Amino acid sequence: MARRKRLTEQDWVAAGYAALAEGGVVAVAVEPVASRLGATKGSFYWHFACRDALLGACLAHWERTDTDEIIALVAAESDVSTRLRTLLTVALGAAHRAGGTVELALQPSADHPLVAPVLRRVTQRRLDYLAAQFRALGFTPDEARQRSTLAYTAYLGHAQLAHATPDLAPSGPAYVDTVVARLTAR
Amino acid sequence: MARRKRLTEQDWVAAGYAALAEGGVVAVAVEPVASRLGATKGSFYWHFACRDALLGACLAHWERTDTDEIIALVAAESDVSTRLRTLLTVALGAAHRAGGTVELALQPSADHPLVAPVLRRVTQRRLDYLAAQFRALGFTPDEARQRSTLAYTAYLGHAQLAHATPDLAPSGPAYVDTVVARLTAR
DNA sequence: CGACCTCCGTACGCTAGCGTATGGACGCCA
DNA sequence: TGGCGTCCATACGCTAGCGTACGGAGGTCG
Repeated sequence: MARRKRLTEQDWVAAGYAALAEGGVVAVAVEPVASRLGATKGSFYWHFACRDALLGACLAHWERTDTDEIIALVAAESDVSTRLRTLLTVALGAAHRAGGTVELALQPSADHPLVAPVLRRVTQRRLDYLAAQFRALGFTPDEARQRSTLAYTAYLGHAQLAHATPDLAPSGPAYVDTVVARLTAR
Repeated sequence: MARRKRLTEQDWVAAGYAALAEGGVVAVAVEPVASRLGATKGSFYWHFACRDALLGACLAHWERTDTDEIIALVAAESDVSTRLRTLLTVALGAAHRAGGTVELALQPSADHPLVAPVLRRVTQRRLDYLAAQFRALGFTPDEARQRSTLAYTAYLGHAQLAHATPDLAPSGPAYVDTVVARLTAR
């Protein structure tokens, strides 16, 4: 960790994001993140006004990478069925990614003034996108909304299981098959 | 909060449990909980050796009330189908209860030495009980395990939604019907 | 009534983290 | 080479929380 390079704002966001994934909002603390980079507070307060500025940047980074990019990735697929399957494969296999962990790390701070709006936008966006897939499969809007909610809660719960008790969490294409089958059956 | 009564260990556990549900493991702090009771640290350290002792007692309380008692409640029902429906109704309607919130509050501290074993026991116990229900419905052990996992992740995810973005979370018997239908369909 | 035991408040030292002030190292450019 | 702007380390005060020491209040029982 004996860095001698000059640090950029990006470096701080990356380190803060890692801390966020590991220890939640409370872990996005100036001095711990600084030592993670082999730097001190002196460097931090040159790049950021305060601790909340870093937290906000980390949340923005999460919102960008963990929703927009995933949707963009999946949207490249033309067929609806395989699009849904790809989405679930990525989502249910994302346990080891940082994103799924951040989701959980934000929970105890869901009412935090910086966290709440981000969490709401992300959830809304994902649910809308999922519902659109189910409508494209021929389900009524109501039915699509119910099934997409079930799909999303299954994703959230799986991330939670995979993080808290990895050995009890399902994995592999077999489980994805089950979930897809349950969600798309008439 | 101007209490003048003598406090018992139970009082401290109850207050600590409330703090745990609201702010997670980090909120189970001696002085904040003390002021919640209108008392001071002097009282606390009479009843408990250290902060971790309170945290452990709160976790034990959660494990007892939020798994054993629920299972006992549901097990009174003789019919398998209605037992499963009752279970899901309680679970999916439990957003406002403290228990579902504690579940989430433990996530960022899932690797905490006091939290991890409790979390594992609770998860294992619930999954086992769920799987037994699906087997009783006539599913093969493998199928039962897959469906119970889906059921449990749906519960976890729903609790997460209900806590973080309540307006986006489904509620009411209609959603329970959907979930039961998806889970029990052949 | 007095001795004792239970329970609790106050005061203290210690650590971690926030934010500020200040000086210095380093690169760039004339 | 000297000057200047950029980036960072050090030192400081402040607050919150942990754990300890000690004294005192209030019941209880002989």
